[in-house]
Amino acid sequence: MAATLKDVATLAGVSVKTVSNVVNGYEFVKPENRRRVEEALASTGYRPHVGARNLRRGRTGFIALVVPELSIPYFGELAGLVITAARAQDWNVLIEQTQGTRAQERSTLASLGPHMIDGAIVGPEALEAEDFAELAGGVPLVMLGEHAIDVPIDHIAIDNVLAAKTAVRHLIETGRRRIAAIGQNPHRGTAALRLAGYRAALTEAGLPMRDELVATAMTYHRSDGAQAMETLLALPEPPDAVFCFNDLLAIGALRTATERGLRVPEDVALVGFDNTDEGAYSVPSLTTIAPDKGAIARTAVELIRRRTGGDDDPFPPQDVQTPFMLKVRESTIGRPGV
Amino acid sequence: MAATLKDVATLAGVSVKTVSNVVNGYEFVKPENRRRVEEALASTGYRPHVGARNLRRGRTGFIALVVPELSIPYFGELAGLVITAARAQDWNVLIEQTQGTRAQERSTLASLGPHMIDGAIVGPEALEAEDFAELAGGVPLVMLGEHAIDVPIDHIAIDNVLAAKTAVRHLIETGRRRIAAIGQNPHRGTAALRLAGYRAALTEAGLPMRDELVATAMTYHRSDGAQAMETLLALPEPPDAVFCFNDLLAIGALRTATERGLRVPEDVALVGFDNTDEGAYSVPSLTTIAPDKGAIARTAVELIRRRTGGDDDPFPPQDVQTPFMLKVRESTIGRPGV
DNA sequence: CCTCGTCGATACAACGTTGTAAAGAGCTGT
DNA sequence: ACAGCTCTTTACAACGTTGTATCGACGAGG
Repeated sequence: MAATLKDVATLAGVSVKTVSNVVNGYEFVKPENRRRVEEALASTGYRPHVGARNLRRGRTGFIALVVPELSIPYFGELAGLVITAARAQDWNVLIEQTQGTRAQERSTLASLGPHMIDGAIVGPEALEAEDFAELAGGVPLVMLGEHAIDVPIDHIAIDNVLAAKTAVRHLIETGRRRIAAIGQNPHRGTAALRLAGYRAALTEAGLPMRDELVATAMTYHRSDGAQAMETLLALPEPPDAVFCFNDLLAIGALRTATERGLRVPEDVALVGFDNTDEGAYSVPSLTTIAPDKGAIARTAVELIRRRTGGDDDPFPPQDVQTPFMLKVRESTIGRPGV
Repeated sequence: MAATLKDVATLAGVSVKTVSNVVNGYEFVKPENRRRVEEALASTGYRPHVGARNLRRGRTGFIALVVPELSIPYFGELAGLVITAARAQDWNVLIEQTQGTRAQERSTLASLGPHMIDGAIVGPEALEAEDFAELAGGVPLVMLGEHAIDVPIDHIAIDNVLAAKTAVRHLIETGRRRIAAIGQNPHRGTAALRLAGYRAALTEAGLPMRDELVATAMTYHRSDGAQAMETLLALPEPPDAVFCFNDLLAIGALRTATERGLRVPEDVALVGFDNTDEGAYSVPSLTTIAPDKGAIARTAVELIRRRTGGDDDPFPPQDVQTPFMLKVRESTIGRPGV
């Protein structure tokens, strides 16, 4: 059905290799032959067999992107950017979903060998240091999200502590004094860092830290945020602001606050984390920490390219910090002029 | 680095083919040899090279999912479900983004040959009938979303006309009389169908159709919805309800309505389409048409399996209608008890 | 004892591609 | 005329896997 080099060669009356040479832009081909080959290519509609090419070249042509779920907006947006960045390096992206469980993260990494992929970009939720040692035999890994665990692997992340601190500082600057946090979770590396930033900001401002104001979230879905907010609002002295560890938690918290008849930000201010499109259009729109997702995606792909390139000398594990900014929106300062 | 059949064979002291036979569960292998091979497999950590296997078998092991953008929640959610459904059939999913332009949809389909994929699931936005004829040479295609264009290809969709009619009927039943629509677009097949349903519901109720109440949207992003809503609200007699052709448009419209100081649903009611998670948590939550996305994903993968199976006789193009329901939420009936 | 059938293992070729080596053609400079 | 270039083309092998054909051993049946 599909034309191969051989078909084209027969049609053009040259050898298979000459056709291959034309296809790959080799310089020294007689104009006459080049013309005939190009004609034959066009008339057969030849497309290279990527699999065969990669087999010969010793690469797979794929990188994996391991995320909890694509239906989570942050990962949906990130996946789109990774695919675009990978395309520029002639890579296709294999997306694997783990539901954020350690078991599935482990089994996914174990099933991806060098036969399948040239490298993997992992947004882990629950992996432990020991998992990395034994898994993903020899394939370059890039880990997204700064983690407390110490493992000699490339990391890409924003400065989570500083980002969280920036968010909470903003709440303090707008006059909040009883600031809660949603998202604490002993199994998530980033949660610890964001909590540390939250605490640092409070300390810096001389505000007391109250354990009852730190709400746990098992997963980071909207429903977890809604539930955590219920708990916080049931306190004898409910908070006047909440720093949520991601936008979805904040959306859930916003929902609960509204249902309880509270005005945001007048009665309670909210800050999210991730700058998803959803938060930009919510009512009220969500103040949030905005990581440069494009930079994260491009850097991750670029790191894998350098590690697989071979031309580069091996280099030590990188710890790349990508920029972020605080996007101030209505959920903390209200609608200007209203 | 990675072990091949050859390595395992050397280690076990048998031929390459015998190892292959063990790996593939061939029956007639002496227990003694089977044991040795299995030991060698374990000690080398052998993983089959999927690319080489598929090259030999004449399948690629991939199906493509062609969508506008993964950052659009509907497609992010759908992609997650397709990946899960495909995994059950030993397929990996290649996600291609087209930005919803006809040019990119064309070039994507053209670049995907039988060399790359065993089949493709296409959620087209702007393709014309003629495009399909010439493109995607010989690969089974499944089209998502009912289209006006008539082409002998498997379709999977809900009954768009009926769904739209159901949504608008609901608005009429809740007392709305001046009902607008957002999402008209001459280049989108589904837009025509949803518009038809909108008109049918109005006619059925004896309500007049006014052209100025039908707002166009070039793409289906939140910003398009916001903009279209501005236009509608600027009318001398603004609408008391708006049927949006997808949830994102509705989210944008909701945003604009709120900014203009209008209450939803008291001053203007909104209905969306797609039942994205985002709409379930917006404030107010969004009444919407909820297609069964899981059924769509599973049916699509199953159709490709049947077309590639070969055991099945060739069968005529299918037109599968998947179920949908109207999810009534606050954007049309308000919060109960408030 | 010979034939036949079953079981078990192997060599070989092929999937489509490209790197390597080598060979042939045409030229230059001595 | 011949060595030594450059340009152009090709045959061959190899990437890792599996289908086909084949071959040998063994036991059963005549």
